Amino acid sequence: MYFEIYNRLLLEYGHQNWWPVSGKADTFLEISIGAILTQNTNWQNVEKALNNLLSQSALDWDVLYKIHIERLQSLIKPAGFYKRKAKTIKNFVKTVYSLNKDQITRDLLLKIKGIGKETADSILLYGLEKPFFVIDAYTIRLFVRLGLVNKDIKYDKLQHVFQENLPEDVSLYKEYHALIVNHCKTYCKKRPDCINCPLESVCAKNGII
DNA sequence: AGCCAGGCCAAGC
DNA sequence: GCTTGGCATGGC
Repeated sequence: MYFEIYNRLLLEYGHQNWWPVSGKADTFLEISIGAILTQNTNWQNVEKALNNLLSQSALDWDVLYKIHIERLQSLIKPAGFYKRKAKTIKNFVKTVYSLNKDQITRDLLLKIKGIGKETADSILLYGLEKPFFVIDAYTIRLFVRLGLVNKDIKYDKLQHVFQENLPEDVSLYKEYHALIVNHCKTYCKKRPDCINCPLESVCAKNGII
């Protein structure tokens, strides 16, 4: 069922080619900073913040390592929660700066204050090409409505369900998460538009009526 | 003009 | 352990 849903979404929306990056900065850094900035935040606002950093040549390990926290705050302000996120970015850069990529584990990322499971897994999957399935609010909403999981399911449990029911494939994990986000923005919104939904025939419509 | 967006943490039961 | 409140901007 999990693979079938993937196939249906892929047929409907095509390849998403995530994670979006500018190509003007270190890709791993840009993905990581984007993952922090997008916590509970619209991607459009994240792009403004990333563009501020890029235009000041601040999307850079050395610059971020040395930048004053007040300046970092002002550059990322459009992304919201900017004081907290500025601290998180500083924590992240200080911790990861001098490490080789193969030293960056999930446990290491989760010890960084301000980085939780979704952010860690996004960095691991999209930034480091490691097979960690990303769970977010969209994923839970969609799969609860489909009737496949309980609404109080825990992050690690749901991640395990996905990883047990899919081949371990980084490209598949990347694409599937991106498709879920697209689908939840298009049809399975907070107030869902079920008309013409490509998953209608396999949906239990839990919580809709 | 309110509601929402690709969470996380600290505090209080 | 689980629930709740705070964090903040900008688009629709």
